[in-house]
Amino acid sequence: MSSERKSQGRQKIEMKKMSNESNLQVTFSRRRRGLFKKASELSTLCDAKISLVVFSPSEKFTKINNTLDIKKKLGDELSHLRKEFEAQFCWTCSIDKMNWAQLEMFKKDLEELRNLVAQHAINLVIQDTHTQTLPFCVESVSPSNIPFQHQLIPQQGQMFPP
Amino acid sequence: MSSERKSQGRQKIEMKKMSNESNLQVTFSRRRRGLFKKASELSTLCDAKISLVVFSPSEKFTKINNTLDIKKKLGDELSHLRKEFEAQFCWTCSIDKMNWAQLEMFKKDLEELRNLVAQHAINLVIQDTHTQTLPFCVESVSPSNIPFQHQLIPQQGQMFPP
DNA sequence: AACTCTATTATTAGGGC
DNA sequence: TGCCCTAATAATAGAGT
Repeated sequence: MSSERKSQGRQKIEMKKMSNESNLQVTFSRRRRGLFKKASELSTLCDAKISLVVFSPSEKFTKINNTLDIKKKLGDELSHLRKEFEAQFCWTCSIDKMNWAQLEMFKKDLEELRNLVAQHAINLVIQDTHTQTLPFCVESVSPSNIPFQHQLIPQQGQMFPP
Repeated sequence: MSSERKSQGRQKIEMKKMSNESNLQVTFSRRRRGLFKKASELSTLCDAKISLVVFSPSEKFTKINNTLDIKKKLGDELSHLRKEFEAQFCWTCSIDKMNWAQLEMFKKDLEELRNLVAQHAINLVIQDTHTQTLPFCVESVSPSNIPFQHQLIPQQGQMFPP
């Protein structure tokens, strides 16, 4: 029957980068899990499509040691997303339902979008995959003709949807 | 001095798609905002890089009427991300610091990754941009040679980081 | 690191405007 | 949609194991 509190319970914390590294790691795992739970709930309650990728602070320079890991995870995630979309949308329709003008427009749109991505995205991917090991000036590396992908690099199954 | 409660307060809800459409909309905005706040906090507290995109249920078929909107938003977002990465990392190093073997490896990695993305991502982008207007069989449209980008399609500034 | 426990803070359902 | 209010549920900081 002690009058002492066993725990002070949750304390308010300041909204800035945590200085204590081990506290930071604990908070990171807790809040990351919370974030994915929230995302999952929003998705189920409201039938929303959500994409969520979290890179841990340490992971930016240490854990991603080569592009193979990334490629593997990227491939898995893309396969998953594709299945999900296939399940959700109609995939039985045939391309011959489009007339010639539609096809042309469609092709043009795709090409334009690809070019746009190409111009902007190249540097991002290079950063993700190589910053931690190779120093270089990205601007000099085939700057405008590699259409690319960014953001789809999950880690430890932390991309949502799962 | 009424003994009646003014409000029952928060009620527990079942984890399934909400049936009442207007409740769903309200919950969607509230929880979406909450989700972005949580993401923001995790990012600040733990110095984590987070990518979060939320598509509202209705938006999947109605608001995205053409690829131009998407391209605009995609471009804006990519510019923003690029700036952020440029600010965070060292961009002064030069490619001539890489030796020939490194450059070769680097080039090969990029090409492999591009091909991987190409194989998987094509259908996803097509879905995002065209499902709501055009019926077609994506599998038939240049299935394997359009390297592409998926997930980077924000809407209404809901991509994080802001 | 992952799990407990606890007390506290944070979020939010339901209502009104 | 957005904001307010209230009372409830949910998340989590700090500590121990």
